[in-house]
Amino acid sequence: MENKKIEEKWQKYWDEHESFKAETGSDKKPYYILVEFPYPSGSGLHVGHVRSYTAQDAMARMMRMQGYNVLFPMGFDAFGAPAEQYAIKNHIHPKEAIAKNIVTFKNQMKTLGFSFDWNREFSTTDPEYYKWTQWQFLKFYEHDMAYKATVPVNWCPNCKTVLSNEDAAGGVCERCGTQVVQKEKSQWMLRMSDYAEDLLKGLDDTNFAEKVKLGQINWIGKSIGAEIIFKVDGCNEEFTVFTTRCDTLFGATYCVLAPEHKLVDIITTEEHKKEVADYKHACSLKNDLERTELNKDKTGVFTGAYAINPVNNNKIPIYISDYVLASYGTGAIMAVPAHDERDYDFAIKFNIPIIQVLEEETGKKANNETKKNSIVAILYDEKNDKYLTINWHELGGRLFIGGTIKENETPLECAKREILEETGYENFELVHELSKINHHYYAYNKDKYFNIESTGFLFKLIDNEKVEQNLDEDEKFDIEWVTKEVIEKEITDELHKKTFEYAIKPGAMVGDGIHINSEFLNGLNKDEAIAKMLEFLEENKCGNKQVNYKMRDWIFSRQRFWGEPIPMIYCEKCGWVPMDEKDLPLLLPDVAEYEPTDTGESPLAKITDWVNTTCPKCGDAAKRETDTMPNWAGSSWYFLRFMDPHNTKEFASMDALKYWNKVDWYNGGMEHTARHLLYARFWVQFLYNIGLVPNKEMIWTRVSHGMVLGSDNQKMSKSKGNVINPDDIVKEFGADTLRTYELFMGDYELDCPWNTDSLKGCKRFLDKVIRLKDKVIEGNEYSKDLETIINKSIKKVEYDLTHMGYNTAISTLMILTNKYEEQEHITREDYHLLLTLLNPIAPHTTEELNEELGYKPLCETSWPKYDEEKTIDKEKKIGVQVNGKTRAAIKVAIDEDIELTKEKALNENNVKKHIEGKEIIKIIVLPGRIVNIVVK
RNA sequence: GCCCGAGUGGUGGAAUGGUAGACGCGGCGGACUCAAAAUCCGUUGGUAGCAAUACCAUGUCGGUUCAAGUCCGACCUCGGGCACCA
Repeated sequence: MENKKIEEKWQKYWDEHESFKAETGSDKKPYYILVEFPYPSGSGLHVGHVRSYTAQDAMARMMRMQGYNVLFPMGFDAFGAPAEQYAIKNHIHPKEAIAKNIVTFKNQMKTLGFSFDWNREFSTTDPEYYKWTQWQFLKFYEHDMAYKATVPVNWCPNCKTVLSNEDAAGGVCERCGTQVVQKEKSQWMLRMSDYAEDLLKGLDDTNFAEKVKLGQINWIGKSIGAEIIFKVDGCNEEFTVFTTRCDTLFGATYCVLAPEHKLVDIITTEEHKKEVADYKHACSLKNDLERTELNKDKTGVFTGAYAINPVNNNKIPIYISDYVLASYGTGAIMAVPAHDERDYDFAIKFNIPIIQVLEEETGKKANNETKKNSIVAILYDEKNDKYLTINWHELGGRLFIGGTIKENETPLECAKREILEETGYENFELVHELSKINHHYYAYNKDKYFNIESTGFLFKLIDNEKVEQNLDEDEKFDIEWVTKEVIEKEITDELHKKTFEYAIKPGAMVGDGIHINSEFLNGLNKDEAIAKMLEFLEENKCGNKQVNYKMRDWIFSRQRFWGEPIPMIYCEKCGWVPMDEKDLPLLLPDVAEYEPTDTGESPLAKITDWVNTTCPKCGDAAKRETDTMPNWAGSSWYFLRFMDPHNTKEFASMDALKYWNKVDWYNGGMEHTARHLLYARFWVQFLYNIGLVPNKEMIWTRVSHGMVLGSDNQKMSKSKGNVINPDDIVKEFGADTLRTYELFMGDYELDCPWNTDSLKGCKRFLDKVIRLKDKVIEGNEYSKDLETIINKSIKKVEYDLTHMGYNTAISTLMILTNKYEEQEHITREDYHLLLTLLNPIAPHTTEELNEELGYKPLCETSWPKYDEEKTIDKEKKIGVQVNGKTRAAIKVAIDEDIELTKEKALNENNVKKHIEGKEIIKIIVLPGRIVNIVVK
């Protein structure tokens, strides 16, 4: 068969017969399958697009045959930076470049036979479409969901342009490599953070894959905690901090304000003014990346002011540091170095006291415990990189030096005394005192349960001078210097193990434990203490429970040309005035220059004819907003437009929206499951709240696919030279071969490398299917011998095509084909069945063969039904195990008597061999599945 | 650092807790051919053995179970996302 001719023939047929047209309002059950629309770049369709489009296409084709009214649309997401860059370089209007690319994309999609309903196609750059994007922006504005705010942006001083975070990756301008700085700019914002809780709750009304839900949850970043008010000592000021660990308030030893915090200049004392000003200035020069990635080392300065800890009235110093972000929480924190890593680092660097208020708990709690205080001392010999241990042999294994604190003795004195007594070493110095641990244990020699508060110490050996050990008779142990590895292997006591962990990696204890040094919280664990502290704060009016979200408002302005113009007008007299709805769309002007201006404004700012207008409110001269919308805007509601794409009165009618109800199945890349999906859900929820869409969530299932990698297992890229062009493959092997291979290559949800050899195997498979036609004889029923495998295959393919098991659907069809091949003859109906099942995957070849057979086109026939009874094998080979090891296989009939199966199993020679001379304890028989004989 | 995901033959990958390696690629041997391509037949996890078969084998180490690639715990490696979010 000649691929090209057949492919074109059927593509033409589908086009002319509008075979895939979705009918809004049809009586058939609607089903909406959506695959992310592409950005029509100059390089054409990627084999990755082909994989996901083919997968959804197969599903759509099958479901149509099953009688669904399937909406499977396609369009183009064509605003954005690449087209603009291309325009700047070549002085072509992006509109023209995009139009050309769309033609290429569409042709490519057609040659692959995707069953999109092309009647519904649009591009986000069509004025008929972006008119409604602008209209929706006006709705946001009308409902006070859009506002102007001054926010810092990435600024390249060389290019004089604002950069997106992506373009400023690594802190340098992507284009010229200049250091990016932060600059304040007035931007349009959408109040997305108001929707944080609804976006979180809404997930319950979706069927998103679990990992997708998690991505959304993480992005929203809800944290429950408390706000606590700190008064500033000696003046009337106060500030509020946010914390998730109000239980550690007794351990707060300082506070930090973000450098941008309003109070900083007010509370800074005279002698610290210069230092603080200098620090603030230095921070303003840093961009986000320097403040985070490049600069984990803590910096900061003291303001000279003190805050009052509301729980104990302690005076604690107030610092400013850029590790506290102005944009999260209240822009101020209480610092608890003992129980927060960042605070710990800062406290160590600035020599601020560390107060432990939580003890980690080890061992098992028991009743009737006797309390005592003790120490664990670790002595380290730097020269030999070894630690001093005591080997109690069978009496207690290997431990460090330990002991009980005597009356009138500090823990440190106790530790020093124990080292001297037990080992004789006398010259050593303290390195660290470690966090206290609350340990439970049972002492066999005393038959008593103990609960001890253990203080750990790390000492460094100075020299080997020793005195005579002062030992009791019954103390039988050896003193041994050992390496870290030996300790990790041989010290099993929980307390000593934990102490060693603290010793080699000092830091904050951030886990749960038992509160100490915390008055009314002492003895409580973390959750209990949080609850109790919240009570205290509220009673004393110095704090309350508070929820915070990482998600911020959406910065909606771009200083770009190629985007939807924001339909707002600035009037000196009236301020920001929205455009009149009837004047939409506000078209992008035709110009020849797309370079941003020197001031970082959009290129639109230079087009005075366009910018200058009149105020819709007072009629005076006014200016248009020259910023445009982000790329995310158009893609936040395109799936709604597909439901009613030609509506000129509304973005989509409520009737159409209600008919289709939701996107039933939405497939896209993992990279879009966080942001795009969140923006789209936010947009929809807003439309729902103002009564314009029927559901709060308009997307039911969201799934994602893996990437198609180059044959070198690397992401395909021109520079790596590993790019596969789908056109070449179609030309050489045919569209159906490419389609089959892309689905067969591997697990659809995982990345998979390209392999042209494997592709050839798929061609072989299709050729085999074609050759089968020579075996066809008359017959309107399935061959008797093939009934079971046919029914099984229908069931399996049907399941797999709706559960992303595309590769196993194809392997099922390969097995069926191989089975057919073994036959002398197959009936016309056998063959028709195979062609029907294969049709969603390889539509051209199967349509052609089907036509030769004399049937009406497959796209107009219905999906075969299977008979559950006939999917079950009458006879099956099952394994026989002895003690879980497979020793033989037997054939069993369906519904065979268990006793008979047992007998057969026991009669197998190899089974006999393995049970010979042994006692049979039991025989497990799962009919039709397994026999396991347990012997002793 | 945190959150996901993944580790199975030479290779892409299959396996509702039940004969691990389906299906495909590649390899090897053979048929057809003057030859090649295409096609067909056989074989193909490792070790030992003529064979029957035995042992080993799903990243590592433990555990649960009659039975673990699959469930639980600890860890290692790779990929992705987030990253001073208090």
